Amino acid sequence: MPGPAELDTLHERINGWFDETARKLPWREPACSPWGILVSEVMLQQTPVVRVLPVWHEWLERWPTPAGLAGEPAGEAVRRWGRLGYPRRALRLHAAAVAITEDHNGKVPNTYVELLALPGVGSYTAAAVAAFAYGRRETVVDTNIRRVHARLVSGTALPAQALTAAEMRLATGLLPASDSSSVRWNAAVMELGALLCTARAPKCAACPVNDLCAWRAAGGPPSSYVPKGQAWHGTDRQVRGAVMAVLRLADMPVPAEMFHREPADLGFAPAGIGLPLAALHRLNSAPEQLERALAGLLADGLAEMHGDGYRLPA
DNA sequence: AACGCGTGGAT
DNA sequence: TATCCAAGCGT
Repeated sequence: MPGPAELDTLHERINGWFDETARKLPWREPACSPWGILVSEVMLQQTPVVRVLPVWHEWLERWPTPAGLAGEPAGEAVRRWGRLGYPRRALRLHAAAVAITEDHNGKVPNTYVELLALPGVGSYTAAAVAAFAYGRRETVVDTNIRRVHARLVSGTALPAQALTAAEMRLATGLLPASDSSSVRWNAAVMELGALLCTARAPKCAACPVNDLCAWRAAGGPPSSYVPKGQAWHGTDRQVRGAVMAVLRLADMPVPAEMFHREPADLGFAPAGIGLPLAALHRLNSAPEQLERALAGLLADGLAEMHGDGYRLPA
C-alpha cells in the first residue's frame, strides 16, 4: 500500500492523464441521465465500448426513461439488444426498468444498496452508477481496475482469478478523499486499464505512472496461472446463440420442427429467418443438445412457447 | 467457489 | 485458423 505522498502523486498523475486523453463517450457527458448511465453499464458488462455505442444510442432514443422500457414487452428489449451478447442482460435491464418504475417513482435510485437490489445489477454496476451518475465516493472495481492495481501496487501480471476481500480493501484504500476526485479516479483507473494497462500487450511507455509500477520494477514477471479460455465451438451456448438469432428476426412464433429439421425438408421457411436458421442447422448439433438449448432458453425466460412455436417473451 | 452465459475484433 | 478477452451477474 503506497504511503500518503505517493498516493497523492498517483491521484494527480492518473487523474491528469484522464483529463487529457480520456475517450469522449456519450455516457460521460454531464447531461447524460442516470438511466443512460445505467443502460451503458449493463451493456458494457463483458462487451467492448465500440459495439455498445450504436445500440446505446438506439435504446436511449427509443426509451429515454425507465418507464418507456417498462411499458414494452421484455421480448422487445431482447430484440433491440441485437448482437451485444448475453441477452439475459436485456431481460434483467427490462426487469430493472419495471422495478424502477414501480418501486422508485420512475427514478434510478441513487444509493449503492438500492441499486444492488435491481435485477442484473451487481457490486460493480451498483458502485459505478452511484459514482458516475450521482457523484458518490464508491469503491468501483472492475476487471480493468483490478489489473491496474495488480500491476501498479501488487507487482503481479494479472489479478487473482476471483475478486478477493483484500483487493476490495486495497481499492478503497487507494480512493481519493473527496467525492469529485474519487469519481474521476474510478473512471481514470478504468480508462488506464482499458487503453494502456491492457491484458495482453500493455503500453507501458505511454503510462503516466510507469516509474511507480511494482510489476515493471520487478521486470514484468509472467502471471502465475494460465487463464483458461471459454470454450465455444460445440457448446450449448453456441446453439442458444444461434436459436436467439432466429427468434430475434422472427415476427411470428417459430414452429419447433423448424429447429429440428432442415429447411429443405420442410419445403418452406418463414420470411426473414432463412439465414439464421441455416446457420443453426450448419452447427449440426445433436438433437438432445438442441433440446437442452431450447429448454434452457425457456427456463431463462429468453423464449416462450406460443402454440407449438417459440418466440421472444411477449 | 466455480460455472454457464454471446459475440466479434484483435493477434 | 485458433485463442484470447471485453466496464459481470446469478446460482
